[in-house]
Amino acid sequence: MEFDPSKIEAKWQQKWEEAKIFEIDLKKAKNPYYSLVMFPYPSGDKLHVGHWYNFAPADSAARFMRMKGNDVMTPMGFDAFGLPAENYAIKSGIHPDTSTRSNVQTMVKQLRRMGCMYDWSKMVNTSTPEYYRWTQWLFLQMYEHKLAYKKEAPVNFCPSCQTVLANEQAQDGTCERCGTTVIQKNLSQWFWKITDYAERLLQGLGDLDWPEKTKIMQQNWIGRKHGINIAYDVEGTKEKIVCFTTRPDTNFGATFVVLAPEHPFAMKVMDRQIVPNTGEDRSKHVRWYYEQSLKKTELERQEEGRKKTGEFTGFYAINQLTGYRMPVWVSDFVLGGFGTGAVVGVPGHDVRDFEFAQQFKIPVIRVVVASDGDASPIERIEQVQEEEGTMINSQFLDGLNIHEATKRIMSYMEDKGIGQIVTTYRIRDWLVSRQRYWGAPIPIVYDPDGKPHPVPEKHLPWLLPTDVAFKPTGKSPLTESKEFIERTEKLFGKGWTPEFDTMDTFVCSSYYYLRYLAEGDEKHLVDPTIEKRWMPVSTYIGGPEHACMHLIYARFVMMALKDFGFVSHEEPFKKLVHQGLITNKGAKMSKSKGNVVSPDSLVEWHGSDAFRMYLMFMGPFTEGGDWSDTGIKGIDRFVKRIHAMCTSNVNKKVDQPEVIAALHRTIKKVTEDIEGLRFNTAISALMELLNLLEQEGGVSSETAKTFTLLLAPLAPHLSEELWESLGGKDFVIRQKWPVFDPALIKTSTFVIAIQVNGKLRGEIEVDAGAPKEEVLAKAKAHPNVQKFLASRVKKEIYVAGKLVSLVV
RNA sequence: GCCGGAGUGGCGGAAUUGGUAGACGCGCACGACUCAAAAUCGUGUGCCGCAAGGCGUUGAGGGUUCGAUUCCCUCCUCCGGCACCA
Repeated sequence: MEFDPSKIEAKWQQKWEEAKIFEIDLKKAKNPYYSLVMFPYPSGDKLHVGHWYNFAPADSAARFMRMKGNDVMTPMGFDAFGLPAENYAIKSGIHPDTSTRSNVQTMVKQLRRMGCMYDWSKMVNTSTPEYYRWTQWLFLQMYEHKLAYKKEAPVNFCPSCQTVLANEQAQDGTCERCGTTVIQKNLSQWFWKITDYAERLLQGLGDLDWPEKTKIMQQNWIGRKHGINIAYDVEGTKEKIVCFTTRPDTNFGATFVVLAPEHPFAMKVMDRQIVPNTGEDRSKHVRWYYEQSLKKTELERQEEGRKKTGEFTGFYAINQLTGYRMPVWVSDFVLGGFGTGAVVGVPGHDVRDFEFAQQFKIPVIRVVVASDGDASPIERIEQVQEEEGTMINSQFLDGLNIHEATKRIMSYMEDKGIGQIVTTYRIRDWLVSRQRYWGAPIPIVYDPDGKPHPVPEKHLPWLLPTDVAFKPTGKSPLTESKEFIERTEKLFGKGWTPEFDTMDTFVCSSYYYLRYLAEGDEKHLVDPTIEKRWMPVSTYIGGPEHACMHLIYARFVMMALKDFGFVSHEEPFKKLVHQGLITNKGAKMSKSKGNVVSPDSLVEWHGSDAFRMYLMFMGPFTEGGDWSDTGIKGIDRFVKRIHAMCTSNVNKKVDQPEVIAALHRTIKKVTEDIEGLRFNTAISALMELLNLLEQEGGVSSETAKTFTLLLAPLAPHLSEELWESLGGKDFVIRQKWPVFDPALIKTSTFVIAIQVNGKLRGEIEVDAGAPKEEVLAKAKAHPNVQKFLASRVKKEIYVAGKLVSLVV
């Protein structure tokens, strides 16, 4: 019988659609299983093989879960706001909405050809008003619950393009498009208080079935640190400078204090609000340094490397422990946003502090002796002692190791009221403002005094205006819209203005998994009873590049929504899996590199089933690899051989016991492998079984049917076709997954390997129940083994059913 | 620099509560079919050997063990993430 995948695939895709077998009734489902893949960006490049590499195995796993008796929901949608569409609009003049909608259409068409179980009735597109009204609603909720606030923050700005750049567009400190050096500009922007959730985000990781690597990355991103804020008096003033440190044990060796250039104390100095009563007035120097640091580009910062710059403020802070007069400096190696923005310098025991001290000739004191006993003065950078050691020159801490000393000094400082034990986090609040057109408008308006007010919910969706050109002007594109301003004045009054910024696209993707469950509900974000049953997502599959952005934001939003009372779960994704990355000639596929491999012609040529299986057979799903189609022939042959076996070679009434045993071993192996997402070995197990059937010269209808069931998640179209031709009822995807019989797997004899001194010297076949003595005797009798048993056998080891090891 | 992960034939890869390394597939070689080629099928494919058999072997070196791809130590290379975070 002639085999034509493209005909078969079109036929079954149509049948599935007509029977609506992938549309899930969320309310009626008995065993909800929510299988989710990270939704794609509807790029003009269309789907590439990387998408298939991600989606096809995810679909196979979902089909498997369905056959195991679950009500599986696998939605698909589009993360449609974002820069590429806007940049394309700037170039072509085509409105992003137009290009996005057409890209979505193309991609849906491509996706349909894959033959996945997507429930298209639940599709979302984040750039449509029906969707982004909920993005805006989320903003209002955050605002209402005081988790949204506005403050000045620097953005990347390209002076030549007159535009704000995302961090990714300003890599290496130059503009992606024109190569101009990017500068920092302060703008007033909206933030969401993810820092309020830092501890919960950290604690929640414990119970998640996520890759360890990803959990560690989130842990580091959140970056919890226990330390102490020490308040130092500034000599001759009433001021105190508070420094955060995790190493108060070394404080007897503190010889200076450094402030971030924008630290409030530095501001007071440059504004001459405080002036040292002795010595030189340094306010001009401090101001100059502050201005320089603002102007400094990312590029200059990187070129500077670790070389330290700074200015002395003219003030001294007093180290209470030693009475040491610590000069107070400003330097941009101290970050304003971490800890207190002020650092106490202990040059003997911190490399950065040492570099600074050396640069500005500040004394170095050793207070920790290294474990090798080295107590010499610290003069070179290699001698800086950050590791384990014993305290010296530290009065009551002397002799203690650094950990005990840390505890002791912390409680000492707290008792004396000079320090406060604190926990800080490295994670920053989420900057959600974007000075961009193609995003959801922030639903805020300003009264004539510039005070922000939320746009009332009844006005959502707060529509993105369309009367905007896309030429960069240095301002948010929405400022050009007459309609936007008129709309605001009409609704709120004369002199009122809208917020012109749009929201980060990560906001759109922070809750889309809930919106799939809403089925277009215009009244609620999601029906609470459905949310309760379907969340959290059973398996979430997507790239590891989202470990610290999307996957933290989504967790934060879910937690916040729970606190607001809209959802019942704390965590959105119970199980997370990262697919590997498919590269081409070693590089990530991208249009700019010109190495994008399109799946279309491959599907045309080999069929979706073969192409999917090839991608899965390439290697472990989580590892990815470099693209090459050299091996796809093997899968083509496999597919044809399956078809031949299950159509023209169904010629046996019953199969031999060895065939039955092999079949049941294969059921076991394929079941376990698909459960563990090890598709490559599941396919090779089916290949082995097929090889055996071919050796037998044919197969019974019973076994052929079981084979078809095992194939169903991996090659959905072919298996439907074979199921039908074998006389199976209904769709194969609606059948029960086969169960193996352990009794049938057992064999009556074992092949035992014989090792002498660890080297393989022979093999014997023994009965399954043979006692140890009998096996050993038989092993020693093996002629080739005898040759090596010249001297006495010192030790005999028998691993039941596996091997005999003899030591002479 | 710090935190992860990986290194196995010509290639993709398989095997780890320590137990016959190289499953499965690609490629290659030879053979069958063919006027021929493609496709298909068969045989072989770490090295030596006609064979029996022997030897070698999982990035490098060392250790534990009857036995190590698997566990421990030192080092090298590649990939991913973070990076002046106090």
